[in-house]
Amino acid sequence: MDQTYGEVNQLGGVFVNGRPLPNAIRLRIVELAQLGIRPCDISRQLRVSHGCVSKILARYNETGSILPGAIGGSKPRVTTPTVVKHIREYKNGDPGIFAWEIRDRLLGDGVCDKYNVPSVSSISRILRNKIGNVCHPGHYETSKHHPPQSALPYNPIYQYSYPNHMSPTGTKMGTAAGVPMTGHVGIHRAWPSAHSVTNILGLRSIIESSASIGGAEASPYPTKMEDWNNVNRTGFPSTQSINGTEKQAIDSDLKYPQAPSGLPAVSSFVPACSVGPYPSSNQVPSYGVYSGPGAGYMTGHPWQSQSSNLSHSGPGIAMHGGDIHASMPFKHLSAREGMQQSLHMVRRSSL
DNA sequence: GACGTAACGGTTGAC
DNA sequence: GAGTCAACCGTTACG
Repeated sequence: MDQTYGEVNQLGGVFVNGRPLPNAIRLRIVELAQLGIRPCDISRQLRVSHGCVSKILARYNETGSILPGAIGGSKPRVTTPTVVKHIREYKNGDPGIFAWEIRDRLLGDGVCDKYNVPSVSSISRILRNKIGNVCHPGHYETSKHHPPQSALPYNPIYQYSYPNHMSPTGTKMGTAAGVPMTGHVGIHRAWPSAHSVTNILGLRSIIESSASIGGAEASPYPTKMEDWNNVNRTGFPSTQSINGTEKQAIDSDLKYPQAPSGLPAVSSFVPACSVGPYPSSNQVPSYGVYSGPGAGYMTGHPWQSQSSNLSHSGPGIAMHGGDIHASMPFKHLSAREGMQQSLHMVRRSSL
C-alpha cells in the first residue's frame, strides 16, 4: 500500500492510472491553451500526455468544464416509475402502439429528453415485464411495483438527469447559482459552467459556493471525490470549512507536487515552464514525486480511498487541513489576482 | 512535428 | 459483502 500509486509517463510526469489528473493541472492545461500555448507545448510543459491534453481541451471546449467526469457508478435509470407510468398510459390508450412510437411520445410530451429517453428495447421490455398485457388496464402493478405515486420519491434521485441539481451520474452540483446553461443541458454529464475555468477565474459564485461549503456538514453534500472536486473547484476556497472532504480535492493536487510549484500563475507560465512542472531539483522523479509538498498527507493517505476518507472525518483531518494550507497556500488562487481577493473574502466569510 | 483518437489497463461506484 | 457492470480516467501508439 505504501506508495503503490503513481506511475511515470513518457514525459516524466506522474500520473495515477485510472484516476483523473489533479484539477490544478487540468485548470492549467486550459489556461495555457487559452493563452495560445499549443497543446504539444502544454503537454511537454506539464508532462501530461498530449492525448490527455487533447481530451481535456476537447472536453473543455465542449462542456466548458475542466472537471473530470464522475467515475464509477451506473448510468441513471431512465425507466423511472414516471416514465413507466407514461408508457403504460400510452399503451393503454393505444394498445397497438409501437415501442418506437412510445419513445417518440415520451420525447414529444416532454416526459423524457433525448438524453434520458429509454431505448426502444427498454420500452419493449417495460411493456413486456412491467405492463404486460394491456388488456388489463389499471392492472399495472401486478407485482411489487410501486404505484405511480410512489414514483415521486424517486424523482429527486432521477432528477440528476438535469444538471441544475446534480449530474446524471450522481455528481451533485454544488450550486445552481451562476450556472449559465445554454438552454436545456441534458448533457449526460452535467458540466456546470460554474466550474468552468471562466467561472473559476471569475469567481462569480465563490461566495455562494463558499457559503454552501461552509454549511457542508449540514448539507447533503457529495461524498464522491468528483463531487467534492466540484465543490472545491467552485472557487478553490479555503479548506478549513470542509472537514476532511476538502482534503479529497486537494489531495489530488497534492499528489502532484508540480501543481503548487508549477502553478504560480498563468502569467508566470514561462518560469513555470523553465522550471518544469516536476522540479527535478527538489523532487525525485517517478514515485518519489509523490512525496513532495504533500508528503505529510501522502504517507498516510493513498490516492484512493476517496470515499473512505470522506466518510471518515477522523483524526488527522484538522492536521491535514493545516498541512494543506501550509504546503499549498492556495496555489490556484494565484492564477488570478481577482481570485485572490475573492478568496480572501471567502476565507473571511468562512471564518 | 502536431494533432486526434482508438485501444488499453486501471479505478470507481451503482446495482 | 462480494461480484458484475458500465462509467470514467490517462497513457500509449497509430495514422
